[in-house]
Amino acid sequence: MTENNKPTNFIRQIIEDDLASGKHSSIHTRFPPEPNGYLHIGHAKSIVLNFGIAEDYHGQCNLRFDDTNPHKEDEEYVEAIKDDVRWLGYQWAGQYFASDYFEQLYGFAIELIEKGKAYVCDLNADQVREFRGTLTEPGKDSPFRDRSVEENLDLFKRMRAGEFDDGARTLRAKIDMASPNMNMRDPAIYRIRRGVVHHQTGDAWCIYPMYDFTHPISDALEGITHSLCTLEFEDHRPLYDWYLDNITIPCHPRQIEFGRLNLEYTVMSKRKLTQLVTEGHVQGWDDPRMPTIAGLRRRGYTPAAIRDFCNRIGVTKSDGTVEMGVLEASIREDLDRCAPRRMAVLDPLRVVITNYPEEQEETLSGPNHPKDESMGTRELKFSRELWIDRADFREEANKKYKRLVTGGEVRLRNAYTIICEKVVKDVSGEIKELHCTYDPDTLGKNPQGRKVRGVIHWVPALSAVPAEVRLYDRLFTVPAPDGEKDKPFQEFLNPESLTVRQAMLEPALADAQPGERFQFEREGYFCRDTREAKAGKLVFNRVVTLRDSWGGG
RNA sequence: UGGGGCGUGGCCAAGUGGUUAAGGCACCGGACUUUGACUCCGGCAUCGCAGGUUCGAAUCCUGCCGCCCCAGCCA
Repeated sequence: MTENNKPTNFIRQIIEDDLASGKHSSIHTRFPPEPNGYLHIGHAKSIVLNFGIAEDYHGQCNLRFDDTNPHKEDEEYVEAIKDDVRWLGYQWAGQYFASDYFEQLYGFAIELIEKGKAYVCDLNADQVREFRGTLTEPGKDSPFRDRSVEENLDLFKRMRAGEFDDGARTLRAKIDMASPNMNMRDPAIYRIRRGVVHHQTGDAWCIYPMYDFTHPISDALEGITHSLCTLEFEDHRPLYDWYLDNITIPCHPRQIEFGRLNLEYTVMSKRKLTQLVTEGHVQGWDDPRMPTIAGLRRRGYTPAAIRDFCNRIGVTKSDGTVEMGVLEASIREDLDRCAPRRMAVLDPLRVVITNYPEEQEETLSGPNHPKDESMGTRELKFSRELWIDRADFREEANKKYKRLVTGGEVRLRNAYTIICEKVVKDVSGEIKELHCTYDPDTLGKNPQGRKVRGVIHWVPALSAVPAEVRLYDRLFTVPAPDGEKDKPFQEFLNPESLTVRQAMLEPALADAQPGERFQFEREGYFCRDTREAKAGKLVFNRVVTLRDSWGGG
């Protein structure tokens, strides 16, 4: 519902104003990830923002890899990122790498040097830090700040030629060592990185431009009109503008910052997500408990639900933390509409219908969707022995309990009503099976004289399909696992984030396709696991439970 | 103690001097129901605090308070 209406937020307002005033006649945005890890739901917010704006205002959105730090990056990630963006449903106008611009970037650096606005500095990292000053004290000028243009040009060319060691020199912008904005205290433009192989440019370069220098120029080169980034770059905007104002380039995009997405009961930083994987707390980047796009995808989330979620949470400059409930509501809404209904018993308890003939089996039918006849029906086999869920039976219970109790009657979903006559236990006292009788006259109609309130789901013992079902709960036990300063976030890992069940499924589920989603009635939405399917295993992941307004008791 | 931001119900978020302060999620009632689902009805805020300007302020001004970001040759 939210998806059909265009969202409104302060960035879209700026864009509409720019369009109305004629400042721009068309809009061009970009999504600029660094290929150093997998995308997560926070990136989805940025993707939906950037691509959504391009779509709604008939503009374009580029995909650009911010690959200026070969140390951390890898081709593996660029492929994964492209996959995720495509899966989310977007098509980029142009695909670029910041490294595509290395030669031009070098040229602009030369221009800055020639204008006396950049210099080669021989201070090492520690010295630079000392000279930078602190938040409350101004910095001091580098002793190399006043080198001649000729010397700077010569040194910079030799940096490129590989004559100096890593860290020996940097090219720096000559701005203001006393600026209250730390980013303006002669920031580095180029650093030396010899011997690393860049995933795109190989060994063509041994000096690499910094993000702050690269980003505005890349944006300008691509004709980006609005450069959207997260709040922590607010302080970088003066520098973004300074670079564009001090080189010869005909385009000056406007940087606009918005608040990052924070989600309760999970972590979002790349470092922490990496730790979850490498420390073995989850089984990989696509573990269904991960907030990564790959994880959500494998879990069974739909692209539409994620897009809807991103639109629901909005875009502002305030930083808040969104409840999981919003994400869950998005996927429930989508899946309620389109997921076929099936029955699956997660904790099987045998039921014998004692008045049902031993050799008989009949074929019933159940609608694939209670409100959408066009989705058709599927066959259900009914016979003497069935499985129901242990949680759907109690020897005794109060009237709030609407399921099966000793001597009580319930409706078997899509079938007959049954009455529990006898509970059979083993020596240890555990319930082994239930003996029930059914009322043959209750198929598709209510029994006369009684009203049966409860409905439970079931599966025929004869033809049930065994399968592994994985139930997921929140990864952490607290809303903000990384909120505690003195405790590592791992301490809040939820030991019960994954529960495995050996379940019995209705036969129709035997040929579920990998990635196919269903509603297991009264249980939740489930998706056949894609990874395990490759090994031929029938495994289902619980995407999300059904909403449950029952107190529990 | 420097600079940059933010502060509307439990969470997110509209609102841009005159509205009964949108909407979503959550929650609480109730209706319906062969999913304790879905759907449907109804309930649920005076806008961080304190002053001021104004006929009138969440929206303007002042002063407080709280939270976030910044001292990588990371992005």
